[in-house]
Amino acid sequence: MEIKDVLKNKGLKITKKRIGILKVLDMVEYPVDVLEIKDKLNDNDIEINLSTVYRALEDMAEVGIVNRVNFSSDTRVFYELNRNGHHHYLHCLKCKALVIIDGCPLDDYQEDLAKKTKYDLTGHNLDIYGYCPKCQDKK
Amino acid sequence: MEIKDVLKNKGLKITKKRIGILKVLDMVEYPVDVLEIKDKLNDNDIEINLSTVYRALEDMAEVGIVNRVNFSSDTRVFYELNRNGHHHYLHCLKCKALVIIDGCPLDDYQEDLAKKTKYDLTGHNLDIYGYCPKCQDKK
DNA sequence: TTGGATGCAAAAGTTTTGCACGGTT
DNA sequence: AACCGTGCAAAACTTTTGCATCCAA
Repeated sequence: MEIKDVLKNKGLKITKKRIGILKVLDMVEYPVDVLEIKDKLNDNDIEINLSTVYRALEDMAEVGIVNRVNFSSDTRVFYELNRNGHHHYLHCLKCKALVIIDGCPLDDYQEDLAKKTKYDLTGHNLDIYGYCPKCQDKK
Repeated sequence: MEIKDVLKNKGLKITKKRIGILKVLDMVEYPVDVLEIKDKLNDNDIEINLSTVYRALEDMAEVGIVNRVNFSSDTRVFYELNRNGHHHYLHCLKCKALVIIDGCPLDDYQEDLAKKTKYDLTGHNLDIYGYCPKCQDKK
């Protein structure tokens, strides 16, 4: 099974909770926060403690299985699966809708930057915000 | 005086605390969090409550005097002056050093995106991270 | 004078931690 | 068996809020 291999390959123990978390992340197509993960697992009769969610995600972020995602209008940390071909989101400040942006405008840029600066650049977080067509009037 | 005009132009009252906050933001050349602003003001014998710092920055962000800045490795919100010609930061996950990146790789991109998506895009937050030359060994 | 700004204290929201116990390898 | 993962409870940290008072316009 694939999910188990993801964990094994990174040297993390295979547990029901971690598999559950990864399944949730695989199902949803937007970044989720710890509480939403806990709730979704609870809905499927998997009890899990918030600390466990935090720790599991932190561990998985460490080894690159998941990415932390920030939105400048929200103080929480969100997580998403680190799929190949990463992407970013457009988000509406009013209705909070998220739209995936196809392709990343920064891939080449980041590589150039790494060469120029001698940094080992491991990733980036981009958050583009504004008002969606429906919300432009009622700002 | 310039700082006062910035507030006046945006319809915000001119107060000692707000001027103090703006002076701090003008002095430092990196994004700061509320606590650092409070401490810096205290160092200059200006007493200010944390709530006031939060509220002032929120108000000033609202009208575009300052920008909120997020770093994916930190849960706090940082603020910087909204100077013309905005920029982004490269930050080291190990030593936390920040380096300003000249120019923004997203200006044109954001404009295109706005046209394509019919969104009214008001801004973006970009955070590029990795390891600086000095920290690459001791990851 | 009037409405917005501030201080204070309390609460809410988010994340981290220590320790005992349980489950994977 | 050894070590890592998990639950629980508590604490730490960050941000927000209500209300009384103060201050700029």
